[in-house]
Amino acid sequence: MAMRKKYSVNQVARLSGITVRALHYYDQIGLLKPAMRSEKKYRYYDESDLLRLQQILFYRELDFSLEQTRNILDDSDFDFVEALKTHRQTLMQKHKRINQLIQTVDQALEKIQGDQNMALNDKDLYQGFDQEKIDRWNREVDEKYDPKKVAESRRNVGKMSKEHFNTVQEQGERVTIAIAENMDQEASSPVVQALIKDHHAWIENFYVCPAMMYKGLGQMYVENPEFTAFYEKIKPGLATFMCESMVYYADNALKD
Amino acid sequence: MAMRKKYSVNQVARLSGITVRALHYYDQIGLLKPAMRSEKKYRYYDESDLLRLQQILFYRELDFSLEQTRNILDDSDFDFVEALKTHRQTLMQKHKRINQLIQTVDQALEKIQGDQNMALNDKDLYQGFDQEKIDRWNREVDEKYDPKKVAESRRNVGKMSKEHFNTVQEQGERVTIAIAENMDQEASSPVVQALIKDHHAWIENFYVCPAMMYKGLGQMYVENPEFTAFYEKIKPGLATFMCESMVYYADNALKD
DNA sequence: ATAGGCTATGACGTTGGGTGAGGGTCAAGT
DNA sequence: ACTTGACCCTCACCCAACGTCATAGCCTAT
Repeated sequence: MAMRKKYSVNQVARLSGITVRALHYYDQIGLLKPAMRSEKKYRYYDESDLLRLQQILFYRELDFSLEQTRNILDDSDFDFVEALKTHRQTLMQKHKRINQLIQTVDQALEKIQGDQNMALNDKDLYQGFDQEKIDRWNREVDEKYDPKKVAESRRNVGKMSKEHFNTVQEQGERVTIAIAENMDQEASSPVVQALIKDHHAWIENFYVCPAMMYKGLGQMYVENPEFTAFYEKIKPGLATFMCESMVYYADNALKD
Repeated sequence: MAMRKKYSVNQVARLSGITVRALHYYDQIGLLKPAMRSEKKYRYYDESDLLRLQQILFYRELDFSLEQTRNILDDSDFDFVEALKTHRQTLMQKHKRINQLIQTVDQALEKIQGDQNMALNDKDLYQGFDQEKIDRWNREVDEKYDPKKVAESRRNVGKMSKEHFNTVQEQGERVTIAIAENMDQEASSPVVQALIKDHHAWIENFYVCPAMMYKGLGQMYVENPEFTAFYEKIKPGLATFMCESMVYYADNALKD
């Protein structure tokens, strides 16, 4: 009987490109146990181990977890095709999500870099808002907020061109009024949700506002008296209604 | 002097959509420390904390690590635009990689599902290979390898149509010979690397073979006498040359 | 015999929290 | 005043997939 070829950890590591530690770990979790152990506990792998390792590496390459891999390899009844298909779906979702993230980043960059030709001052910026509230807000900001953050947000906001801002402001008013006019509908109705989408887009003129943040904003509409007052003044119940609609919208967006 | 609004952990959690534990954690790592602590160690957040949390959530949404986020928020000199740009690059790389993974999965599915009309038998499959070696290989497989795995790989290989296999076999020969004819070039030269790319594609007709696995295969060409003999017979030094070229190719592919 | 290169196990670190355990606090209702 | 229930605190261990020592044993060559 011929001697089987034996491979030490180091040899297997060099062959496969993974580390010795990884081999130890795979052994430990029962994913790849060496065919043999010397009396001094040295691990020795044979060709069938190498074959299995190739398969492990294949699944690892595809971002399967080690446990999934073990299930696939150890269970002969495991539906390989089905596993690949669901895995494909997961990958597609990730793909989509990353795509969205890139778009969000792009929007952020655009907003920061574009429209720098004509900076705004505070008066322009808050034009149309209740003056007393603005003063109070500014005072609070000056007194309480970290100077760094104030400078930063002022920088960002100050970089919008005046013209852009005016039309933007109009848009916001139109959207808000349209929402108020549709308060008889369900918050989840297509009409309202479409308007909320516009509202979200409008908000993003000021700062980048991913779904999660938008949800938080919606909740602030009812929790924060300043906001509540602003919207209640337009129409009673509008603050609550907007909150509800925004949260619904954000949750849907987050589900993907 | 007016009392500042205070928010308990629970309130902040509900407002922001993250868990209380996460807030504890953010406190612990110094990412978001509450404005105030009661004498009983209760955390109380104020509006500026909420503002910071919104920013944190924004960066989290974009898959920044918490440490990166902290750096961005705490360092006023931090180049925000630059950070976004590099982050965009990272996202693009991930995007690309996931795309590749999806393609690999698709290839695997295609290979498993397609071409089932005409299955091959062993003779067809190994046609053109040295018969003695085949017998030995089969014996070894039968004796030593896990029946599960044997069944699986046989299933996979058996599903290629005969016609497909014939042309595939020709392709493989052409590529191998072309590589042998270019052994005077560097393994890293464009010519050789292009051929290796063909070779990789050819290999993938038999089994899905991501870069890491391809590298392993390349190393097997010099470590495993069966392989070495096969290639040395075509041209002395070819085994080593192919190994070198394949490893170089795989390493480049792995770098992305 | 000694140096070097290999091997083993064990334990702790990483990220971003989850999930309790065990105990203190607060506000409302009775 | 007391109880109840909801809230708060701080440990402290858990996940994946290893990396990184530390400490000690093994093997081989000169």
